[in-house]
Amino acid sequence: MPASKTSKKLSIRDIGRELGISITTVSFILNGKAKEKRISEALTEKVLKFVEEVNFKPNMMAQGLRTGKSKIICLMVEDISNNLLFAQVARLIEEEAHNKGYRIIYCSTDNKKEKALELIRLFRDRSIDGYIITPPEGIENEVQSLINEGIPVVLIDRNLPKLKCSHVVIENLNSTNEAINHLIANGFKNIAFVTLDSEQTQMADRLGGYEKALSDHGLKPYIKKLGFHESPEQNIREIVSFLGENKNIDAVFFATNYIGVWGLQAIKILNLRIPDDIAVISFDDQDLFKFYSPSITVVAQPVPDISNHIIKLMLNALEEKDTGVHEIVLPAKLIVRESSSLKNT
Amino acid sequence: MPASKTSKKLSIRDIGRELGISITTVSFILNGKAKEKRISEALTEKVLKFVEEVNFKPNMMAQGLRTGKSKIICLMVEDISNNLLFAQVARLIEEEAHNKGYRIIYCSTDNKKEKALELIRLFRDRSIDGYIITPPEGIENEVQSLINEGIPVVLIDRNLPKLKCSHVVIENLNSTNEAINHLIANGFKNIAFVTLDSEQTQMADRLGGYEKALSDHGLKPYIKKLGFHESPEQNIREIVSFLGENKNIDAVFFATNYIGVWGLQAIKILNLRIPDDIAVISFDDQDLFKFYSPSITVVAQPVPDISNHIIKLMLNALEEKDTGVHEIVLPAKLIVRESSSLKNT
DNA sequence: GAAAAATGCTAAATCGATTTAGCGATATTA
DNA sequence: TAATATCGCTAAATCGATTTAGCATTTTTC
Repeated sequence: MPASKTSKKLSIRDIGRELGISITTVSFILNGKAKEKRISEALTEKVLKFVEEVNFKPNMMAQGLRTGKSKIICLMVEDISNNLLFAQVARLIEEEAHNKGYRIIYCSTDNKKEKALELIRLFRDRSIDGYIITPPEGIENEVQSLINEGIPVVLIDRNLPKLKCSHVVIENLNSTNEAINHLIANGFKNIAFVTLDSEQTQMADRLGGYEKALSDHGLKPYIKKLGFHESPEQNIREIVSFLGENKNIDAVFFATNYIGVWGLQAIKILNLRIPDDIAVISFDDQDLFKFYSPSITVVAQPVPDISNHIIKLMLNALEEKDTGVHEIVLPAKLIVRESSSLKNT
Repeated sequence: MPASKTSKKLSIRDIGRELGISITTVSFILNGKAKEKRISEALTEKVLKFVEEVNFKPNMMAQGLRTGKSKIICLMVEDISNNLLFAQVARLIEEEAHNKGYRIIYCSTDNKKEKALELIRLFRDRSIDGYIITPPEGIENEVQSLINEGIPVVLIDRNLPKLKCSHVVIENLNSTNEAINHLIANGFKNIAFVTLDSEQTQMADRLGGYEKALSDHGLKPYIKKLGFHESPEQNIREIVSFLGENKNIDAVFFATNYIGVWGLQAIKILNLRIPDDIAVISFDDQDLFKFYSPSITVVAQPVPDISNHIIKLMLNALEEKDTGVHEIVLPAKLIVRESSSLKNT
């Protein structure tokens, strides 16, 4: 096929002129209102055929100006590059959005309240039809004001409990609980939990699952909280000293994938063998955990399922098929690998 | 701060009415044309102050309709989730784009010609100001027609040599050549090259760098080409049989990061020790290679540098500061790790 | 056969900005 | 002092769609 001619862009007006009809009629037909507006079938078909022939595409700016809708969804994540989870979600929601005529812009908050507020302010009043957000703590008011304006918001990965807002999260408490119970069942007794210094729901729930398992079995907790905004090097050092100071720890749960990566480095530095010296489980699956020696047991999130729910909630809200508040909680899956195998006692 | 009042959105007309001046004046001032249009300083300041006070933001749809510019850049990559490289680029170009008032939509081609054409057709005539593309083979005509329409295009990761089009790539030939020479210098003699069945420039150049090194040293090439659209499992099987059938191979270069991951699995399946039985180098760095046992030598791309060039080229073209064709070729870096250490002869 | 209803279509207002052409008042020039 | 230039600002057209209100015809109703 040759490169298309650099003809001027067609407008609905051109279509009308060519066919000798009004732009109103063309508009009605293109918007599927032919029946409703009693346009004859003959004309309807003629117009559709012509539009197809000349490959006319309505100008989105004009449509947007008139209707107030941009057909743009904002995907606001912690960091699209830092956590494969978010890139995967981005990939999976993309196609469905395009199918429905929506485009997706992305931005990264770095999990910072200020950055998130800045971004919401940057985009609000700029005709974004809907927001998919991994909310940092403290942006409740801004999110609420989006909701107040009738703009669909879907929170993902974590929730803002003070708000009545649709969200898609996983069973953080249960899945972590299951993972810790698996360690306990395998004979580990001094189980540490390395997490972030964060009150976000997903982190709080994971900690809750850990604490429940320990108290159910009368075990002593070892909890280490890291700073999200510290450098990886600093956090690795923190894990090294934590594990170094608590030499009786025989298993450790890392509450996110990147903490898991830091943790593995710390364990390497300490020259500990997995699982003989220390058993390991991490949240979130990724290649590194699959192929590490030994392979690492993980709590894996059902990414395709999560993504489907996200985009379905968003599209239903945008098309006003279902604007209700939905709280989707999906199960996560413990994938047992070598790093948590039965302890020799 | 309380949630903002759900007041109606302000328009330039409201500003004019409030201040008792025409919308023309407001528009001139907001567009920085106050001087040029001889608006008095007093009025200019008054307007700017008021606009700031009421937090007025012009309607992008209206602006877009009038100016024909959407302030949207399309980032079209192979797969935003499959290759961390692309997610990292996405992250790094995002901020700079926002600073200049641009938003970024993304889409994934799966490296398929048809998908890419479909996406370009989906977005063209939909007011996208510029395209950043990792082009699959065979979309030359479509890209050319974008260029013909004066829409800025920056190709990344690979080039379309038939086109005069700005691009940002790395020194694939030299860097691969250096990596192979490193293997040769370390005593490896039967060096295999596992790549894709693809004519794309980056893959061709990597192969070229391999072939040059081998012919420079009079060594015999062992080349295996995999199908990009085969399943990982199938490709792993392919590598297993390839290495199995050529038992004299003592080193292998994997031409992309995901091939590297497949390759490591194949080597595990074959129960070969790295580097004693087989030395390994992969293109592209990532956690898995850093922390693998043994750690994997890689050719690392300078991602921040790449991203800076991409967004700078794009913004300069969009702002018509520099609409010329620029061919940026950046050096990649060989990071020597355990997997390619000196062969004991 | 006249009034009412249905049919098939359109004129014109509107969304909110940008931009061209130009108006009245004052200042400068000759 | 009359012609011209400058100053400071504005009216109105325009971008390309959607949508309300309504206009001729034709058909139905009684």
